[in-house]
Amino acid sequence: MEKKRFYITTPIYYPSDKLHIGHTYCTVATDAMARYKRLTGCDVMFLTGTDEHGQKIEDKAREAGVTPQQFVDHIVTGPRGILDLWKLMNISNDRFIRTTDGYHVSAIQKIFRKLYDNGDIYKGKYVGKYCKPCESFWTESQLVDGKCPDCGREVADAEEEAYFFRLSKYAERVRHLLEDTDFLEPRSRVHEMVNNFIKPGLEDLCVSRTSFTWGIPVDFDPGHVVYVWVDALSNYITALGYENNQYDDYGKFWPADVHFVGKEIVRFHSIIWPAMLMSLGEPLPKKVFGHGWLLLDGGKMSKSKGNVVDPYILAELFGVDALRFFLLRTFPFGSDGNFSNEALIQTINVDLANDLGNLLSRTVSMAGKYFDGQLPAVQAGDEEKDAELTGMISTLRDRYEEQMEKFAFQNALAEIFKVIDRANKYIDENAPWALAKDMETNGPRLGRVLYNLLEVLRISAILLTPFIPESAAEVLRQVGADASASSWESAARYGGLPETVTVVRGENLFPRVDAEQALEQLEQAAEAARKAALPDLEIEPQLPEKVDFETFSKSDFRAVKVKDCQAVKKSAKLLKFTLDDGTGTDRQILSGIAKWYRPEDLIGKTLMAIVNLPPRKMMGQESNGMLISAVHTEKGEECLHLLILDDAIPAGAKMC
RNA sequence: CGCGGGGUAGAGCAAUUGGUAGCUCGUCGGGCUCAUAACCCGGAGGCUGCAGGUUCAAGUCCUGUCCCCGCAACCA
Repeated sequence: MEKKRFYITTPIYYPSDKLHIGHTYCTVATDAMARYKRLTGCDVMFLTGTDEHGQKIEDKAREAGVTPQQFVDHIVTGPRGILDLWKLMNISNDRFIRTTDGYHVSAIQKIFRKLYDNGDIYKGKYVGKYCKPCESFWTESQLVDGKCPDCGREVADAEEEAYFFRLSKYAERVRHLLEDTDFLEPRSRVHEMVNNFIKPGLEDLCVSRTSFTWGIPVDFDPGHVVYVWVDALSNYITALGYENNQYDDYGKFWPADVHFVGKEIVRFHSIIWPAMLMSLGEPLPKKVFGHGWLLLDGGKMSKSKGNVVDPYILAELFGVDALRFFLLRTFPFGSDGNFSNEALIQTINVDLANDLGNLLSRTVSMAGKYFDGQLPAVQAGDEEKDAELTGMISTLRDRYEEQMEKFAFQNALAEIFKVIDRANKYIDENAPWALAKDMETNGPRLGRVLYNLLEVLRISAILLTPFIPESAAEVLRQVGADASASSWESAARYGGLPETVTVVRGENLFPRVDAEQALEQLEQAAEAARKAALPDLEIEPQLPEKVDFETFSKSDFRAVKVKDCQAVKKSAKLLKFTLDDGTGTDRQILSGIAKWYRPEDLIGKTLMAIVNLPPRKMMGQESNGMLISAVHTEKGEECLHLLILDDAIPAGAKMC
């Protein structure tokens, strides 16, 4: 029989910045679903990627002084970039598409032309507000107090030639799709879409731009680039080989079984994307699932708020599996959830360390202690004591499957942990350590008790594989499950392990996290990250106020030679300079630069000072003037350099 | 009256078509000793934001009202 196929996607992420925990959440969820489907025997295609064009990337690249391509290359393929992150998170995507890939670019041009040829794309005028200094178009609603949101200056009515897609033409068909099918889930998103966008009337969509160049050129009209909708959404089919020769899986995998998307882009996927496909005459994806967001302190996570959570730090501190598990165990996939480090640590300790890890540890350890690691062939069941647990084990896969098919990861995991909880209780009820006191009599019973526990672990581990692949494999290894006892089929029934199974004691699967210590480490890491995010170089802005020449001329700057320099006692900052200022009398100046210079290094140097400042006392000593330094800020740290002059300049020379 | 989501124990969340308000953590008390100071049992703690209504029965349905969050069309 031919394998069932399953095509699942994440959104393609916009690499204008490093990705945060929210992106990781979505990708991990998609990965779990993909792994689950593979486990059940499906032929899976799992696609993720990056959407690399657009104004914002162009701007960011310019700021960074690199080409847009260099900019996105760095974020996508560079160290600790997106590819690295997915590798770290153990993401099992089969394909990775970048919208700058050559095959995608040419496919988009063909798609654009196809839509143009069939009359659904037409040339029109895009009317808006234009800010001349910024060279930017804005819509009425984007304006801040009627002015340009970027620079705050006045804007003027303007129009731009642009291509439009006849979205309006498909309004009724899309409405039907949303309201009368389960195309879009969760259901609550449907109301939002219909009320907000369809009922007011769908307007045609502007699908080209002339205001920036970092995009896919419209091949029959130079100057226009394809705007994001056509470019980005089409990735789901170009990555399969639609209108290109890079791949040849379109017939095999399209239509997609599900697009996982964040709720902020549900609109594009549930309205624009189906309409585009209708126009192309292609089948629609079977489902779009809009998942919720991870909130921080009840609010949205964003760079500008400075409250993004870095998945690298968490994965490195707690382990990839622990992080993956937490994300899918804690939050209902369809709605928002509150992320917190405390919740993460608690979940790791309670579910993974105390319940699962400890169950494995105590079970394997008892098998080692009482049976040298190999259970006896003769075992004694006890219907009354075993029925509840074995019943739960043998029906677990079905309950799990039911939840997984609804993308209810949280509930699927809850089902597994109900059984794990029950198993911990089962140990107490049967008190193996008491049985072990009389092996002659109780050996067979003890053997069966441990066998039942191993079965719980075996089946749980199989079902946990999509969530925590590495750890689940380790559980299976320790309980002595071979390949046939690790399959999806074998998870459907109790008794997959041979009765004389041999267990392998291993390291603790999930060590308990010391909450206090971990929180402190996170705080430090966050601090370091904040610092790294500071600009490389900051300089004081220039003063807008003018100074008249006469006032300036009153300042008497002179070259001075350092005859002696010492640290001022009891002062952390001050250095005391004895200077030759050319008058024949030594001049003493105190300067707060001890942080940057050792006194002995400065002796003999030629510096610049202003000598007609009124004398001032510091730490009980008199300072006559001020040494001139250059100051700037690097990564938030203040830097200072004395102006050190050519030694050929004689002491006392006037600066003018 | 722009749209949508949410207000349930100290905290974080659940509750199929209306049918005894549950779970995790925390807290208090007890048990066990195989295990990762873990595991097991029990107790306390709620007028389900507020006010009305429908019903034998409302967290759930209806009306009003207050508070929080997100979105508000070219923003990827």
